[in-house]
Amino acid sequence: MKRTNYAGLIDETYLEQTVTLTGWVQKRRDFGDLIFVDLRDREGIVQLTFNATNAAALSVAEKVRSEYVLKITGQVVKRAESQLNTKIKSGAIEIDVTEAEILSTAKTPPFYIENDVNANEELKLQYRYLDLRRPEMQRNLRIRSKIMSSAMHFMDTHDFINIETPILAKSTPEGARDYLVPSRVFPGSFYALPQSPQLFKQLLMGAGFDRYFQIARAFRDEDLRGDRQPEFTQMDVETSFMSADEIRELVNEWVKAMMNDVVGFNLDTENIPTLTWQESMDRFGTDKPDLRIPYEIKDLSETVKNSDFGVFANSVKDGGVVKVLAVPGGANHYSRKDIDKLTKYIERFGAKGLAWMKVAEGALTGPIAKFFNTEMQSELIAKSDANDGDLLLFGAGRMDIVSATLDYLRRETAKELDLIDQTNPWAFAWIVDWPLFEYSEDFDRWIAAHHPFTMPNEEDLHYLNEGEDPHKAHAQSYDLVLNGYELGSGSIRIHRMDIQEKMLKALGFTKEKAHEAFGFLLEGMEYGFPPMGGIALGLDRLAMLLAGQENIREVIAFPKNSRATEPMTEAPTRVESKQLNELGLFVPDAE
RNA sequence: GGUCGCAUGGUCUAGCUGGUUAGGACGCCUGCCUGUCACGCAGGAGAUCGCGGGUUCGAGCCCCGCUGUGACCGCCA
Repeated sequence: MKRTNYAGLIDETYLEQTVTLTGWVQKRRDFGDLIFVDLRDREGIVQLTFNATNAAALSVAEKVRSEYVLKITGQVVKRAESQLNTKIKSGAIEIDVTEAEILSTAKTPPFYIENDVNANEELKLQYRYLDLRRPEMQRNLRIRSKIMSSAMHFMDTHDFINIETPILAKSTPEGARDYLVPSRVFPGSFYALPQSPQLFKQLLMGAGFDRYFQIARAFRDEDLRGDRQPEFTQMDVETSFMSADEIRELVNEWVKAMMNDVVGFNLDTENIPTLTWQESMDRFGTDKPDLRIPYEIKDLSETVKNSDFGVFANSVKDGGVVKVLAVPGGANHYSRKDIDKLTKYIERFGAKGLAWMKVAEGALTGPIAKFFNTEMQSELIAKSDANDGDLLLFGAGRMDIVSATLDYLRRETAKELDLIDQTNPWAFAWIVDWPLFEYSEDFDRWIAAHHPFTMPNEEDLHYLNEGEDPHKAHAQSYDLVLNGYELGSGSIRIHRMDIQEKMLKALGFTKEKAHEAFGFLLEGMEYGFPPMGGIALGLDRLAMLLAGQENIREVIAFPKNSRATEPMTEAPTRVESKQLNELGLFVPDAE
């Protein structure tokens, strides 16, 4: 039964050998008494030839159709000079088949198994097992596998201990919406699937394991995006007795090893930039900047606050900002109509409009240029870091809207004008010194920007006191960003009870509420917790980027669609009322 | 929760300003073919135009609702 080789790996080194191969029929080309079959397995494709010399095999080949599973035995023979196929690894040889057996027949697949398949996403997900036959998907999942084994190896050789944490866990306030699992034993009570192993890994530090690692599944019941699935995988790390700098240094080494193992890239960790959160927001309008894009946002509030252009002057007067993005060479590329399109798009961020000007011969042109005198134009061009031929795109008004708008425009124009710096394919960055709190309009109170166990900067501790402005507190937290994607997020944790209590108080927890929610952690903290910190890197996103994909679905074997359902199994489904009854659940319109 | 887009043989799609025998490509089936690899040639089958309602003499096309789906905003400590 056994095959002797992978079909896709056969090449000239196997000449004259007799091999037995198994695989799927990619394509049959029938010439009557000569039939070619392309046989595909996970390693690639090899061409089989059947002819009248082996009549039995030929008659098998006549019956063969796409996606049939075959087992063949034959001899590896050299192709004639005129018959070489340079497109496949095995193109210099072919297999002269002497024996053939159909192991499995197949219905005609709903879409063609090839890389540039353009069937719609729903169909591909419904027949995921066929979609996964595509070489590209095989490659994607193997890249993912390599990332995991590289991480495991690195952590193992750096004395990390791999520890699993519960999937059936406790619902905790703050953060994303939980996926809940009803308890049969305690009707009306629920487990929650973990949004991350955060609390468990801190307890493991409390237990003295010192270095913890886990490739952990995490669950968040929020709406999906191209880079977000309801269940995703974190490469989760926690350490004791290490500073934020030391942890970042460790992660640098880890990522360097991973880039080398997976894509053979030698990452220069010395030159990974570290930006404060504030700096990143100022220069790029986002906390996850794509540093491959060689132009930045500039603040012009001071320059234009006394200009005759009311929109700008009033924005500054009303406490907002005026910022600009000088798009290199954008003047000729963007027509009035193109800019209208951008304007329409940015309305979703809350932008009221998009002011623009073009730079020509050291001066500004465009409908609003007349509002700025010669002197102001020169200052404006200089401060924008603009050159002749650039397109200036302005954001004016509320800081957050301006940031979101110009961040989008920076990424969009760079893509459109092909201005992404290809000489720096893997632009990592550390974003540090995050705000400790952010204001939630939803809850009408301050919430933890990272999570409630994040250690504030020592000098900011007093902001937690009553009567002070918590907005001013910054945290010992750090995000790792790659090419504009948040790869991972971590922090030094609070290990002292007094600070933790202050923190929870600042978040509006009463003592009772805090103990109800995190009592196990708070109590643990009273038994001698070490200083600790860690990080979690998103495996799915990293795999997506290293595989050159634009959607996280491409690196997950069985992903959910954008409505969090799975077209193949049709999960989630209704369940029988017997099951509901056992759980003490009542669903109004259950069958 | 919201905004925008999409839905036509198995697949991808064309279908203008409402009147078409709903067109094409790939795939599929039958036959022929010994050097193809996007094989070729000849023939053939295959569509309640997502669902429901409306306007109209007449709807794939216009209107309303629904469903499915994609992207984005909100959301994602």
